[in-house]
Amino acid sequence: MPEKTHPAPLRLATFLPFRLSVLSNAVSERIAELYDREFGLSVWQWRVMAVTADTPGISATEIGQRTQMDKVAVSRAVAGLIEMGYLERRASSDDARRSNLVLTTAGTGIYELIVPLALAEEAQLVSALSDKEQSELARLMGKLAKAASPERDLW
Amino acid sequence: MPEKTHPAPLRLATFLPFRLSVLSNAVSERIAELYDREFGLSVWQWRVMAVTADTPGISATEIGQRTQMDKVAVSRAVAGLIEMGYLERRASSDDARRSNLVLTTAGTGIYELIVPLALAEEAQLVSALSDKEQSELARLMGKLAKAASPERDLW
DNA sequence: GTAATATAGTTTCATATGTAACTAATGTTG
DNA sequence: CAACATTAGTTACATATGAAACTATATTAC
Repeated sequence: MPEKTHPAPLRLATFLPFRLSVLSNAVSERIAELYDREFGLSVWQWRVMAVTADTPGISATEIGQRTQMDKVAVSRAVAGLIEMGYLERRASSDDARRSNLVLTTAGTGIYELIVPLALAEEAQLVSALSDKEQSELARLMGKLAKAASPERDLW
Repeated sequence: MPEKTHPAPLRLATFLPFRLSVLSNAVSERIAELYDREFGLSVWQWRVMAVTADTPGISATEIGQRTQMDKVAVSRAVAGLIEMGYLERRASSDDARRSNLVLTTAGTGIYELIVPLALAEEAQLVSALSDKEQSELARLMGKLAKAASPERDLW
């Protein structure tokens, strides 16, 4: 009588999608503390601020591409930031559908307050790894991202 | 006149929490195709099935610990799986609050159908990395997880 | 120039999710 | 064993999210 064949086992704890998800959440949680608890910003608002600070006059569509957010999420984050007085919508001269987004003075102010804190938090986190390990991790993540999503350019 | 000091710049594309989040989503999306589109399972239902298959008779609380889900999410996933006929609740002899959860025959059946597909998808993904790179990635993720969340043991 | 098509962004609606309150059972303290 | 505290799990409510429909403008085809 033949042995019963065993299906390949799957342990959640070693399953890459699970591990990535848990790690991502753990890391995000720590940083979110900063902008959420301290400044009342959601992850999406924070992302929108970051790319707008980097590229003043950016459009909502471009924000979506740069942050991997869909247009509804961008629209809502932008609306929230405007209501908070951190973001300003400027009419685009050449295309009336598009608006050019810029941080207000207040927005720039709190953004510049958050950035060093966020970077410090990140630095503290990755300080568990050597410099070589840090760049290796970044490299491997890049390779994996490309494999997971070859079509769109994630970073 | 002194130079204006520049705040440290923050590029979202190189900011670890962002990169992890995007990567995690891209990877999860591919695997979710399998259990969601093909079998109508949510990520949480899939996780619950995985640990229940691994540890028959597990309690909802234990499931939460092993999957990093909170008790409400577990409760809902379990309710859904029971309704679909994939999971069964058995009374615990020693503690009437607790229930012992097991996959039904149907549940085991579709679980065993999904596992090889999920593992194959994972294998294809990580095939972009050499064996050495794969274990290195796992190791670095482990270190980072510990740094991000020293209190609870993520894996 | 006008009809058809596409794009930028918003709104609506249905569903998912998190927090807090709740129920029921168990454990603890006196 | 009676009061109190804890634990397992569910329910209710308020908010977040995603998909599809919609508005307004711009582009293309004729």
